Amino acid sequence: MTTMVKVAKLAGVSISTVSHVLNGTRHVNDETRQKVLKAIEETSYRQDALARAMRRNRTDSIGLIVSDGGEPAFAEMIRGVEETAAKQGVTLLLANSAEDPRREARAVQALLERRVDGIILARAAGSGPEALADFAGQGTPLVLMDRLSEDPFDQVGVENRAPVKELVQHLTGQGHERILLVAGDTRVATLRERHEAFTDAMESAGVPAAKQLVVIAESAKKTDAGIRAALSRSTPPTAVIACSTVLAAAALRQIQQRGLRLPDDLAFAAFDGFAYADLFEPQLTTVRQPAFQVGATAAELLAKRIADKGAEPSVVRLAPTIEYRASTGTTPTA
Amino acid sequence: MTTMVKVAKLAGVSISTVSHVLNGTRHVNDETRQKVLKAIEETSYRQDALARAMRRNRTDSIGLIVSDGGEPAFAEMIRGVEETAAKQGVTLLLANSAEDPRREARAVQALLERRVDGIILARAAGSGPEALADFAGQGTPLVLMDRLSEDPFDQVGVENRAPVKELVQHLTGQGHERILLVAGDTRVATLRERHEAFTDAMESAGVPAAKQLVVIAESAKKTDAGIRAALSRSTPPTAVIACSTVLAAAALRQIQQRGLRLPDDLAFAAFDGFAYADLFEPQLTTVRQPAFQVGATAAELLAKRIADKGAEPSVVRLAPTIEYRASTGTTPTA
DNA sequence: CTGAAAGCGCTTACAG
DNA sequence: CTGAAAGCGCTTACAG
Repeated sequence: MTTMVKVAKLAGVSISTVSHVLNGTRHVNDETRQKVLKAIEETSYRQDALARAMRRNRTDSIGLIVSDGGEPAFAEMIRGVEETAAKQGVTLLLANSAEDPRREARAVQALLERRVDGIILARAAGSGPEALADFAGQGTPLVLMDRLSEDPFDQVGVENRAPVKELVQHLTGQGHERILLVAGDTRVATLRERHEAFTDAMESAGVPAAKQLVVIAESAKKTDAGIRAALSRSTPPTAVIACSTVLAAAALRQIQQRGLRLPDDLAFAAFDGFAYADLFEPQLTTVRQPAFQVGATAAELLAKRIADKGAEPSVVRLAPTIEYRASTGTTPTA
Repeated sequence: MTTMVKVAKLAGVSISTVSHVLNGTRHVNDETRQKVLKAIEETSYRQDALARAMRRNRTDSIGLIVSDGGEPAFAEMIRGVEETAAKQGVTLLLANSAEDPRREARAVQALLERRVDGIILARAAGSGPEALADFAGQGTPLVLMDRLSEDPFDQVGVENRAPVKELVQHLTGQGHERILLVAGDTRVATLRERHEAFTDAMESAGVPAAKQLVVIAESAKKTDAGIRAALSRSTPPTAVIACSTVLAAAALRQIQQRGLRLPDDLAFAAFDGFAYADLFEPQLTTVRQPAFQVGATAAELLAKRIADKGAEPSVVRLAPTIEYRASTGTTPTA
């Protein structure tokens, strides 16, 4: 490999000068600069980012840990982070915890060892407060993405309460009283928030908590069982709200198995939705997240934090849009 | 930050010994080791992967450049690479070229500067031979993923010719003669192979190249125009094969706009398909790629190559499976 | 305007 | 079984 020493020799200058030409860190005579650039060209020299990072105490790289790279919403967030990081000239190190707190912890350690300038974390479902311990005080900058918490870190996610409230009002406005919420694993902040908002909104609509229909479960199997039980009640739900793509898929499978039709037998709405869903039947009412934007914002917050570690943490909530389609009956005129 | 010097002082040993305890690179008295481990614990020492990489001339990291992180198939490949790399104790650096050769070239340089141990590359559509120049000879190991070439590198992708042949035979066997192939940008190796196989298979079925219906286009706009033109012929196609998810979506939109119904007005089959498509109508006949496995295999090939730079390059083709559904009429009994 | 030199935090022959 | 020291390829005060 060519190093700065070789370039310096060929150009007849010191390695200091080569370094300063490379980085533009101090003035260099135009003649000298040309010699250096020529030598760089001839030796096809490439800077060693490792050595540079070690001296500068900065790697120009960031880490991203997602909880479920298989979810389309997370795939979009990854794209948002990658694109923004690339624009910043920052390299992205990617890890997937697959909802396993132990894998998450290992990923954090690996990224910290690699001395990334900061980390963006979408926490795994069972991830406890100890996962954030390495970031408290003046440690490595951290941005929480999608799954937010009360901790004093920069955070970016979506508004979860407002869309649930709107959906509930829309459905109760159509006369639905028995609405099933498929909430899934409420250890996940997004799902917890949606569940809480549901409880409140139903209460406001005159359905006390004790009479509300909710499926909360930490595994796919238990979710399926819960949905099955709810659908086979003697007074079954007339509407379903599923709180994620995976939960919507689970609910739709059960609904199809029972031979129920949307929206005649059952109204249906889902968070996140399905890619290219506009091409297929049934057309589902969907709460669409600005997932790419969430990722992009996370990268921007992290860059700001890296530049100024003293600033107050900021929490950004982006607004999803509700796309009303045939699965909840007629489109509201509002 | 705690360094080895601090640990060594606290344990009353040399930094050599600390290093050897950490890496298990030579025998250390049990008593001495315990002292070192205790000091590591007390100082909450964390190894600096940068300094380590610089001395060892190895970063234990690999780079992955995908051409379109938005495609579900690539999202799956990313997961396959990530999971396999994590098992190997290797960190993944991710870049997305978004089908732009210039972004691809920049990503290659950035990864090389970071001295990754190897790179996995799914080339952008317009990426020329110069993109591979840095990897010829005994340069950084390279594995080509999904989009293969004739160059002497390790490669992993899917079998493209056999499924096209099978689909064509299936359709011609049902009496279809005017089959439209939506091939897209045939600068992309996978799409080129599918197109070539189509030409051959149709020829074998008695349709000479001059009479075959094919849409080849480098942009979404031209693709749309081509599909529209094909569907509005006086003798329109009776069947469509779309060579990717994006192309299938483009074709389906045109088909819906014209009010055509599957499979009565038109038989339809697509490569890659749509996530959760089993839940929706119409049910599409799909060539399903083992995308996760492609990614996992790429990471394995790269690890082998890093371990043995002298070995002959190997080319792996994984077999897709064709899932026949209602969009091509009755399921064949074969 | 430029150069000589210290030092980032490790690994690894070399020596005992 | 362990330590002293060189050196990986850079950046950056310091000096002139």
